[in-house]
This record gives sequence, C-alpha cells and structure tokens, in this order.
Amino acid sequence: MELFERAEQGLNADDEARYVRVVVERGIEGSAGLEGLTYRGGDLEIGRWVTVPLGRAGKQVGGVVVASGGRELLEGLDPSKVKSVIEAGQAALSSQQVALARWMAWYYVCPLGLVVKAMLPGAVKKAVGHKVRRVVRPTGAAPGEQMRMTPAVAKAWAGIAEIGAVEWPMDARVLATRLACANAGPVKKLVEAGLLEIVERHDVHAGTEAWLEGVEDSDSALPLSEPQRVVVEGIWEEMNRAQKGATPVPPAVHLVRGVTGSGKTEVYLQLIARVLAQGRGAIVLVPEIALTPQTVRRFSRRFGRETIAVMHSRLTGAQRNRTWSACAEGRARVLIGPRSAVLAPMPELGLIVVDEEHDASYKQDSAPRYNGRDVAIKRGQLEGACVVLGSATPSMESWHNAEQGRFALWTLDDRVGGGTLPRVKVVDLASERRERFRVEGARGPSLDLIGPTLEQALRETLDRGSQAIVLLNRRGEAGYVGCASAACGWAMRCEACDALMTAHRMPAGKARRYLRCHHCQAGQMVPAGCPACAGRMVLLNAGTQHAEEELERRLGLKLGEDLARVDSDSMHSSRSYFDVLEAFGAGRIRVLVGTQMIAKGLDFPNVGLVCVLNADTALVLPDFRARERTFQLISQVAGRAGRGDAKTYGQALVLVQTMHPGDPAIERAARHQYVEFAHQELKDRKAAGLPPARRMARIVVRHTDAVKARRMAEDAAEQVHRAARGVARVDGPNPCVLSRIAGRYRFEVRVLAGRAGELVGVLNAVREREDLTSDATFAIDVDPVSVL
DNA sequence: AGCACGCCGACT
DNA sequence: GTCGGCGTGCTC
Repeated sequence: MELFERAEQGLNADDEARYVRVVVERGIEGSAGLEGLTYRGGDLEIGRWVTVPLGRAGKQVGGVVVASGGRELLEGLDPSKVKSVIEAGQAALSSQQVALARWMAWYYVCPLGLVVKAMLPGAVKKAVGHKVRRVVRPTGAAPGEQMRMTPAVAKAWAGIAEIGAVEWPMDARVLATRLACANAGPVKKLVEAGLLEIVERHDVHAGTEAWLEGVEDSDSALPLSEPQRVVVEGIWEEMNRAQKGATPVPPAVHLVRGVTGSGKTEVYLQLIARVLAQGRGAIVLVPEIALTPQTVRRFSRRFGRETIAVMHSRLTGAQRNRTWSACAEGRARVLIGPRSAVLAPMPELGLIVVDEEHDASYKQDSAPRYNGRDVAIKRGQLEGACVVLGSATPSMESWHNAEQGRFALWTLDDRVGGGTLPRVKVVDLASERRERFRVEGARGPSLDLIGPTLEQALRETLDRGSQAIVLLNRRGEAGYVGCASAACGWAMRCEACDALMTAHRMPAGKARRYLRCHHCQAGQMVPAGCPACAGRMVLLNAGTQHAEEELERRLGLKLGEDLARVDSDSMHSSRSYFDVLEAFGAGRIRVLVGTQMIAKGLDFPNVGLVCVLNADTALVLPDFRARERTFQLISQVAGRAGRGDAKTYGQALVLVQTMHPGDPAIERAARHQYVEFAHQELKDRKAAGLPPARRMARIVVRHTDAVKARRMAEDAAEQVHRAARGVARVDGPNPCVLSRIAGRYRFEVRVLAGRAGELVGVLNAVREREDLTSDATFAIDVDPVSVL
C-alpha cells in the first residue's frame, strides 16, 4: 500500500512542488512537535510575512513562514488538502526574531501564532504609508566619444559631478532644480543616454512627531563622575571580553543599581555610543509612562534624529511602519520604546538597555504574557548582545540573580550634579486625622487627604518659591460611592465584577459624577439615593480629583494655572502631558498632583517637596509583592525631589502619609535602605517558597459559570500535578482575589518549581498531552507580576 | 484566535 | 414549526 502510494506520487508532477510551513496568526498549537500549516508556495524565505487561506471559507489570514522545502513538509498530509500561499508581503521577521518567537511560545506556554502576531505591528503588515518612488542615480558610465550634448544637457552633466556620492539616488525633479535646469528635459536626456539610471526607492511616508520638532543634534557626552566611569568602563570591558570568547564567559547581563538622580541615563548613553562606534545597534526599553519628550529629546540630541527611532502607543500607523522599517533596514540604530520594542528588528544588535527594570509594565497581561526584561535577556543571549538592567530599586528577581552571580552588579550610590537624596519623613495618617478633627470638627474632614503636616510643608515650599509633587498612587483610589448611613453600609458595586465602582467627574460640569468599573469598563450614573435604604449617597475614599480640590481650597492654588493634575483621565493626548511638563519645567505650574504617571522619570531641579498621600494602597493588597511595590513606589517618587544642586535649591523633603508608619517597607524606603530591604524581603520570600526563591506560574480559568470554572481549574490542577512528578508543586484551585471580572468567574492554580526550566517543562508536558495552552478560558501566566 | 457546525428555548 | 443561544472542534 505504502509502496503503491509512493510510486504514484513519484509520477506526480507535484514532485517538484515547493512547500512552506506557515504559522498563522491564530491560537493554533502545532501537534506532535510540528509547527504551522503546510502550503504550496514558491521560494519564500523563513520569516517572510504571507497571506494564506484558512478554513472551509478559505478566509485570508496572515502568517509567517517558518520552514521551506519540498514534499517532505507534507508529513503524510493529503496533498489535495494543501492550499497555496495567496501573497507574500513586504514585511519579514529576521531569523533571530523567529528564534526568539519560538522561545517565547515555549517559555510562556502560548501558541506560536500569537507570538508572531505580537512581533509584527499591524501597520507593518499592511505596509501603511509605503510608497515606491522612482529616483535617479549615475550609472557610472562616461559619455561616449561621439555623444553630442546640447549646451543645457552638457551643463547638467557637469553639475552632476559636483553632487556628493551620499546624496544619490535623488528625485528627478529635485535633481533638475539642483542643476538649475529650466525643466526636467536635460535629466531625461541623461537617462536616455545611459548616464543616469532610474531606480525604485521604497519609502514610508509619515508625519513628523511633534515632540521631536526643532530638536537639534548638538549634545555631546557629559563628563562622567568617577562612579559612573567605573560602571561604563567595567561593563565595556566585560562586553569586549565576552565578544572575544573569554573563558569563563563573563555574565552578559549587568544590573546597575543607581539611586535616583545618580546618572544611569548617561551611563546608558555612553555605552550606546561605544556600541554604535562598533557598527552595532541598541534597543532601549523604558516603561511606557517614562517615555517622555524629555527622554526622547535627550537621546535625539546625543545620537541625531536619523539614528534614533522611537516607538510608543500614540504613533500613527504610518509612523509605526516607518519606525519599524528604519530599524529593519539598519538606518535607525537606536530604538527606544516600551516592552514591545524588544521584539523589533535590529540587525547587528550589540546592546539592550532595560531602564527601570523592576517596572510592572514590562509584563504583558494578555497572550503572549511576556516580560520585556526577561525577553531582553533571552534575546541578548541569542544574538550575542549585552544586556544592561537599570533601576534604583531592582526587582527581587534581578537582585537575586545578581546575588547568585548570574548578573554582574554595579552600584551608583551618589547623585550627580550636586543633588542629594531628600530627607524622607513618615507621617502617621491616624494622628493627622485626629488633629484635623480636633481643629476643624466633624464637617467632612474624614474625606480629606492632606493632613496638617503636609499642608504646612506645602505652604512653606510654595513660600520659598519651590515646587511640589503630590502623589496619590493609583486611579483605583479615585473614590467610590456608598450610602451615608453607616448602619446600611451599601456601596456601589459593578454588576459584572467582584469590585467597587470608581467615581469620576463628568468632563463637562464638575459637580456631576459618574461611576466606572476599572475591570470591565462598564459605566453608569450615580444613583439618586441608596438602593438599599433610600438614604443619601456620598463619595467615599476620594482620590486625585478630590486632592486637587483640597489643594485649591487649602493653599489657594488654581487648577489650570499654578496647579495641574496628571492621570490617565486628564491626559488624553501626549500633547497635554507634554504641555503640563513644559509648564512645570518653566515654573508656571507650582504643584503637580497625580498618579504613577508623575512618580517616574521626571527630572526637575526645583522640586523641594514630594508628598505621598497614602502609601498604603499598594501595601494592603493581597499580593506577595505588596511590600516590594510599596518600597519601589516611595523610592521612585521620593527620587523626584532634590534633583537640583542643594546649594542653589536647598534641601528637599519627602512626606509619606501612612496608617502603617512602622512597616519595614515604608521605614526602609524612608531611610533609602534598599540593600537592607532586599535582604529581608528575599529571606521572607525564601522562607515562604515564593519567587524569586522559587519560580511561579499561574493558570487562571475564567468562565461565566462558577461551577464550570472551578471544575476546569480542578482538572487543570490534576493534569499539572500528574506531570509535575515531584519537581513542581501545585497549589489550588482557589478563587482569584478578583473572583469575577466582566461576568466571568475566575479560579487560579499556582504552580511552583525550583527552576524555570522545570516549571516550564511541566507546563509544556501538559500542553502536549492535554492541549493546555493560553486561550479565552485558560490564561497561563509564567512569572506573573500581579497575582490578583 | 476565529469560525463553522451542532443540539435545546422563545418567537413568527 | 423556525431563529438563535454559545459549547466543541478544526484550521494545511
């Protein structure tokens, strides 16, 4: 039978056919080690973006070629079922990108198609703004002896010799103007004579970004402090040893712990400059909210607008495509962007910098659930690039790796430019409230966020001409609505989620409020009266919007003049954010009040006071990283104060309001004792068997039916337990802390193992045997950053 | 991830 | 008696 088939196939004209295997952008898991679907296609290289038909209807879907060859790719598949590639696109992934995608699909237990989808921006696939222009350049031929030129043509030909080699190829019209020709005639003649040739130039047309306008390429390297120099030279030396194949191989990952204002950015810039000088490229990851005009302009000034490329969420399709193409073609050599930038093409990659490496925004919360920092480390390993992680408050993961000798550790303990670390004072919120009550009585001060100590400090700061930053850590604190009667205690909850709804002010008409669920985005108006007891509705636990009112009332500030609020509600465009920062830098705005957005990266010399209104919001969350987060937040925002020369601007102060003044996370942060905090925290994690001492994955099962959700979670736990064979521990299922979101009940299973390889090995064993993968029902989260 | 096929409630 | 709910399974 088999012989017969072979003989028949041997006679088939199909024998010469070329096949490709395509990973389509769907959650299709390859079976039995195979990946992708087989299509008939010409000679398409690996990584090429193609469109193929899928399903009965032959719906056109995108995908990437991962293998190319002859009929061996059929693997016993009925050739009549095999369809043909519809179209090969402009875009392609490099072989390094394909290798990285494979690793991500394995490590994050996610279909390869979804990884590939994340790797190619939609605008790149659709080639938005792509234009083919016809331009001319000299062929290099000399005019023949017998060639006769009219005076105009001869003059044009003479002019061409004056044009520098780098300027070619050139638009025919532009050339005619340069040569002072009356029309395009002489250029045409030169083309006909074979002295110029027409070539096609592929270009992406996109508008310039506002924040790069008018930036001059004029900045030169700043002089380094001695500690900075030690870091730059040290990392550079290790990099070169690694390239020369030194044994033992030096660590390719460097962790730079530098206090806020210690000049980490200058260290990155100088390392990048050296990498560029070697002809290699660099990728710089920054948390999305730290991607400010300030940052981008600094890079732009240093390396030039043509050398850098910036990726951020507000790019238009054409801009995104241009940025990506500039990197892929090696024109842009430094890419700055949020986590997805680590997936972008960059030929001859020499260095990846991950700034604020501890930042939670490096983790993607939908499939593929990757962490940009960890992917950066893997990519560095795959491409022989050095990885530099920087933070004032490294994640416990990175600190642990440094302690274990897997990362090289570098420290910058002092601020540069005459700044000193600010004094941090912890303010007991309970006694502040008592004091307010004693002085002002019961007329509503319980809602107030600014205690007497903060008020006094703010007043003094403004009096001496200094500026202040007031932080309320999260939008989630932005107040909710409940019944005024304590006996009733009713509060407005979301119908679809296990969560309170958050109060927001209507954009028009400040008095009116509406409610929004931050988990499912449902919105509604505030009920007229309490649905339970018909009592009065009041705003409880008010947030940023309330803080801003209080600042106006108590300190005589005026929103829009000397006071500005920065949060995702008020900052609808990058322009408004830009404008606010500009006005703060110029001193027109005296006080900034806002969320996380103002906690990171801002560098203004005249900030004499930073207030944390409530340090407990992160601390009280049922998450094993609550203390780490709180420590990081306080340290980060404190770092905004006292950045200018102390002799000019005076000593800065940070005030932290908390109900837990004795908590070690808060105390250590106040004393700038990162190392002591990390030491204790790692000890506690180890004792509890939690990351980074052990590695964790979560499987979250979501279903509208709570019973089904639990049953499926139990089943998954059982499968993982069976595959674990003692190397991994299975916890659960348990209801998630957020037990219901958008009408779906959530149960979680936690898997813990000593090593990442063991953990991911177990999950992939179940994946192959039982089809466990990330989809709509199962969310597999390896190295989760949030466990709510 | 989509999307088509497949068995049980409220409409013409 | 049909339209349609979303549960299961497949996609070269």
